[in-house]
Amino acid sequence: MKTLTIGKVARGAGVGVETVRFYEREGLIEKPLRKDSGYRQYSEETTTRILFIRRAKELGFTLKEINELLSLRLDPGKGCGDVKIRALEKITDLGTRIRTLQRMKKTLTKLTKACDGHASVNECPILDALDKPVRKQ
Amino acid sequence: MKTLTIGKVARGAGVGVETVRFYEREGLIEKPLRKDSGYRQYSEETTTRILFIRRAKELGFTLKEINELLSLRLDPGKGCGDVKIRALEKITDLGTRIRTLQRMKKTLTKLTKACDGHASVNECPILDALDKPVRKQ
DNA sequence: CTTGACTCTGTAGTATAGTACGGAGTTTAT
DNA sequence: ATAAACTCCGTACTATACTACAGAGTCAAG
Repeated sequence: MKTLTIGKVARGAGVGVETVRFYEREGLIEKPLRKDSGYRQYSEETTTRILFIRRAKELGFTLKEINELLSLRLDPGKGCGDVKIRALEKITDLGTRIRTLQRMKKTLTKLTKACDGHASVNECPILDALDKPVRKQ
Repeated sequence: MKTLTIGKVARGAGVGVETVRFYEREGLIEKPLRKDSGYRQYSEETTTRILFIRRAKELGFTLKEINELLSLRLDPGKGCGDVKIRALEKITDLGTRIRTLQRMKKTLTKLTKACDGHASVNECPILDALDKPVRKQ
């Protein structure tokens, strides 16, 4: 079976070599076999694993959460209920974050509408609003 | 004029003493006068300033951006056009972040709907999707 | 056989926004 | 006067996710 150097794995997964080593330190990928020289020897699987990590990151999971997701896979007798639970929790989390950002955006939009951009900074409605409590929506 | 100790300012603004010192180091609040003992002496203004910072943070500005916002105030002859520009940029930024999170949420929602939560982890649609490229929406 | 590209380790730095701590000195209330 | 509470400084640590670097060794192509 052909083995890959760390550089090839990194290129294959579209990350830097340092990132691969970082993922190893963090326990996200297995510690690979080594050649006599100490060079890491990877299988193609490692590239797949790193791509998994990147995709999970794109869905909003943190590395810690991804690590847990990967652990769940280790017991093949297990059902994927836990995976679904984590996905649902992440959906809730994303919803919360979206609403927070939407609230910010709404407030800021209102403030910019009140500001013609020509007043002195002394009476800028945006800066003024920051000097007083932000109205709760 | 009555002066405040760092603890009073911190309590007044609802932050920790360490945060006040941190803001000073970061240049977000002025270096205060000192008593002979070295104790910092603040005016009420500092509390107001810290509340400004917290509110701006609630609107999504980073400390760096808040620092810039505060600098804009320094020149009273200046108009608030720059403030408005920064607010509009932040609105755009918030919009981008909201859309990113919404895309994540949508994908994850689709995946959880495909998952009954009872299959083996080997054939979990969620984990499977992470092993293959995520479909672009 | 040489040269350039690659890899090794360990440590440190980046950005963001604080939080904690030790050991000393100061202030305030009783 | 004494104890509790507060403040000082500098450094280090938290979390997240990398990124960079030095100095040494290794590998592959020509």
